[in-house]
Amino acid sequence: MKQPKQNLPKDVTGSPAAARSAAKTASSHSGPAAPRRPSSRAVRSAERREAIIAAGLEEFIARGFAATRLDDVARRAGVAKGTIYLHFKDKEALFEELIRTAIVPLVARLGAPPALDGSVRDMIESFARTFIQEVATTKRGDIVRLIVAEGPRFPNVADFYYREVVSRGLSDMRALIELGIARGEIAQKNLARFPQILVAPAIVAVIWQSLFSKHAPLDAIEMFRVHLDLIFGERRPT
Amino acid sequence: MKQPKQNLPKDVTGSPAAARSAAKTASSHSGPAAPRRPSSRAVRSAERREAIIAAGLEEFIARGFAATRLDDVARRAGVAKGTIYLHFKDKEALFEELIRTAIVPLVARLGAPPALDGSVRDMIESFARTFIQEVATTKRGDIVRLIVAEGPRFPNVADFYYREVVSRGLSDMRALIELGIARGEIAQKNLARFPQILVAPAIVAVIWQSLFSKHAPLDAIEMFRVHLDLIFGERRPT
Amino acid sequence: MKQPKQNLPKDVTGSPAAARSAAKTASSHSGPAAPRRPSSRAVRSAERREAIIAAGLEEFIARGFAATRLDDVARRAGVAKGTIYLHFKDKEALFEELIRTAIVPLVARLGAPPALDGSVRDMIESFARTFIQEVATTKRGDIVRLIVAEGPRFPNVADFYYREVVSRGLSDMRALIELGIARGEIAQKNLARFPQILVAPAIVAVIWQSLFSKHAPLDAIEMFRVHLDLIFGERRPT
Amino acid sequence: MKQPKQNLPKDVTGSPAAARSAAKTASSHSGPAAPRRPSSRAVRSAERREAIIAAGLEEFIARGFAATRLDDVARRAGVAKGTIYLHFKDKEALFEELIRTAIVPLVARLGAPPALDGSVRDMIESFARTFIQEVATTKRGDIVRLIVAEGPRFPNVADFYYREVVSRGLSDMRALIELGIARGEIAQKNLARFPQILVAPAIVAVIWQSLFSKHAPLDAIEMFRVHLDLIFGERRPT
DNA sequence: TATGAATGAGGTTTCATTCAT
DNA sequence: TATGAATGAAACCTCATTCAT
Repeated sequence: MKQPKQNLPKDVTGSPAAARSAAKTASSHSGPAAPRRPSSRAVRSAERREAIIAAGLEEFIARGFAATRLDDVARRAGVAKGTIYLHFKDKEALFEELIRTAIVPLVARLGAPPALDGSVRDMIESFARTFIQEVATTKRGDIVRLIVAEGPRFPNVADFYYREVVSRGLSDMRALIELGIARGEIAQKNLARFPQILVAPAIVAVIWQSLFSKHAPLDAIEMFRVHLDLIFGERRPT
Repeated sequence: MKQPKQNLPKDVTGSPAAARSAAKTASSHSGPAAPRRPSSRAVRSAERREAIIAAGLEEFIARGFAATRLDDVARRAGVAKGTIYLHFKDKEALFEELIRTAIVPLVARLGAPPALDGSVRDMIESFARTFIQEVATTKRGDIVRLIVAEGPRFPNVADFYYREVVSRGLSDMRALIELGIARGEIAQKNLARFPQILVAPAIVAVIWQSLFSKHAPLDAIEMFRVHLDLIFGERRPT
Repeated sequence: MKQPKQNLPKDVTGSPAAARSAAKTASSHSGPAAPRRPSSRAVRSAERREAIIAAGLEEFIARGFAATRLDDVARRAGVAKGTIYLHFKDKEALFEELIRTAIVPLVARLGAPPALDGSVRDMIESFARTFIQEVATTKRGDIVRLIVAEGPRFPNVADFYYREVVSRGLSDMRALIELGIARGEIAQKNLARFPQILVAPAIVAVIWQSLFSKHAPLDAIEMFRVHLDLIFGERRPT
Repeated sequence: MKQPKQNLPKDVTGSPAAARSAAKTASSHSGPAAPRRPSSRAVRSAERREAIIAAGLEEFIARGFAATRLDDVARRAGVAKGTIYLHFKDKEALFEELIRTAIVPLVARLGAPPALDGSVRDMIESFARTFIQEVATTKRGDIVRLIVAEGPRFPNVADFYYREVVSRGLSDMRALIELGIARGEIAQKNLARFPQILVAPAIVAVIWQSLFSKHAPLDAIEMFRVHLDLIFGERRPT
């Protein structure tokens, strides 16, 4: 008993995913009207799994894959080291599943189709504001950096990220751009060929926050607004 | 001589050191009357240092800081493990000096002021073409990814990169943008506040090549041209 | 050129032995009336050898055999590392020769037969005073500690020390004791069987200075005088 | 072949740990129905710790701090290398704790107040006999030599030894001497100022056994008796 | 299922020794 | 003879993984 335990898995995703997941697992065998009981084994197990994932995410973000010690992950998750191996084959499997789990909220944000009643610019701007506030500014942006950092060593991760986030996000962006073109909001027709241009400042903002915010703070939202001015034309003050 | 040497230092830095080193190794068994190496000890030592840097860069790019084994660096450089410690205090010092050395060519590109006789767009486009061809497409782009990946763990590296590359590059970009505004080429005055927007697609291109080019190739130069169309207005076919 | 050299071999023995030795070597081939000339090779070589021995003694005393780095010895001696191997087969040979050389002054002190005109007590007291002042209080006492420390690992050293110092010294002591008994100064006839008793406080003083003088200073000479009072009877104030 | 290995774990601490440990190892392949070790994990862990301490003591005594390999300690203790680090932060911590542990029996001897019914001389002689038999003659005496050897490099060790053994022991000696003076057994009043004189022959005996017993055996007990004759006056044959 | 002590392969670093200059 | 860069064996220490409890 040399090391006091830390039970502060500081939820990274901020989403209620963990809670939901645990609840789901629990309800899967307890019946619809199960009264609240001292959490069953399955519930406890799922909770631990979530705690390990949350702790692992923190550690992997802070140190990268190779430099992260499962010892630290276990301590942060409040479980024994061996317990990790009950849930994940090895460190690599933990890492890959981690990323998958962490990406879910990102996808959720991207996946939610914006209200179609406003202008395309409004839609994109609202989307971007959400993204920047929830990702670029948050620690969650570090997940992106983590993927950039470890992607080449974990093809699975890069593939998954491309499939679930990048290609989807770009499709959505392309659709929005084409809508903007069709509506006459966007003049540059070629933009639809490179939706990356649309999101590039958001990516740059994420990286900037991780590396350079202490050298020079960056108002990501304002930057993005200027970027949109380039695409949609300057906003006229209402 | 237990370990067969690998002489594939796939030159990253662009310096002729690796080439010389390789030549040396080659000549040592090429002819019956192999002339005694005339190079002085100091020269040999400097060559070794260069070889270690080149080898280290390869390995760090391929595996990241923590997962790189100095054993591999030594083998790739064709030196004994202990030799690394004659030139660098420890793994960390090697890494940091490595980055510094590797950044020099990048700085050289940025530092060369473009000819001022053409249009601002031409200047930027020529600059971007050079950058993309020399960085984004090359393995040198991986240096950028390496910095993104390890920066948070190596404040020195991030600081150095910010000082030598980022802040400089942004200043130059800002100056060009202001020139463009003054000449009436650029309409969006706010762009000068966020030169990051100008380079964002180039950054994205670098990352894309590292992670997703196998999923979907990206014509970075064409993308950048479209981006410039947003800023300068669409090119009129001549 | 990372490490500036230190040319401060801080003579440990304090004796002019080194100088004498060098001079001897020089004179051995230069003739009786040789005019002062830029020191010959042989002289320079002998000087270096002495410098290595002096530096080695310092380092071995400070760190013990295993923890001493020849690099440090070379630096302190102001020679290159390889030079050590021109004079000594290896680290072990350096150590053993070192001890031999360092013991010479000790032997010299012991060997000088005291004037036989005073009382035995006076002879011993004068001898002890010299020993304590020159050895116990000086850094030279650490040589004794060094031998105690490394002796079991270096039988040669222990043997040599026993032969040259211990057995000789004890013989001399025994002779003095027997003289004291014969003259009626010493009552305890059995003391001649254990001359170690006579020197024991001096040994303890040496060790005390090395280990505990900072905790509690010890007046070794006064202690020895009290010890002699036990053997010779209390001194009558003249 | 520089370092001959010793496979003779001659128990130094006197604790039964080593014995048990050996028994365990033996039983693990001795019979077909080897009974499952009932000892709890905590017990097993403590046993291992003891085994490491015992093994470390042997090795440190035999080779000194710097030359001792933890690999050998582990092998001698019958544990894996990593196990050492579960119990001790590093080699230095092992060494320091080792000494502390090893000193306990010494302190125990010193701490036991002698029966006050006999003469002071009897008390001291009985004490010295115990000390010499249990320490000087035993390998435990090497602990003293180890402390003398490494003390200057391990101030903690020297401090601890001074505090727990030396200053205590000297106080006790001084008290006994003063008692002897009060009772008229000891004539030399100044002896109380230097209790070191009383124990000096015992110290010398310890060192002698380590270094020179093979050159000339020393009857430490008889020597001490002669020493006491000096202090208390010659014994009258009963 | 959960634990955490134990393992040992593998990594970083040191340093005695060599040898081309 | 002197040098000091280079070597590589060997030491310390870490940590992913296992397994008895």
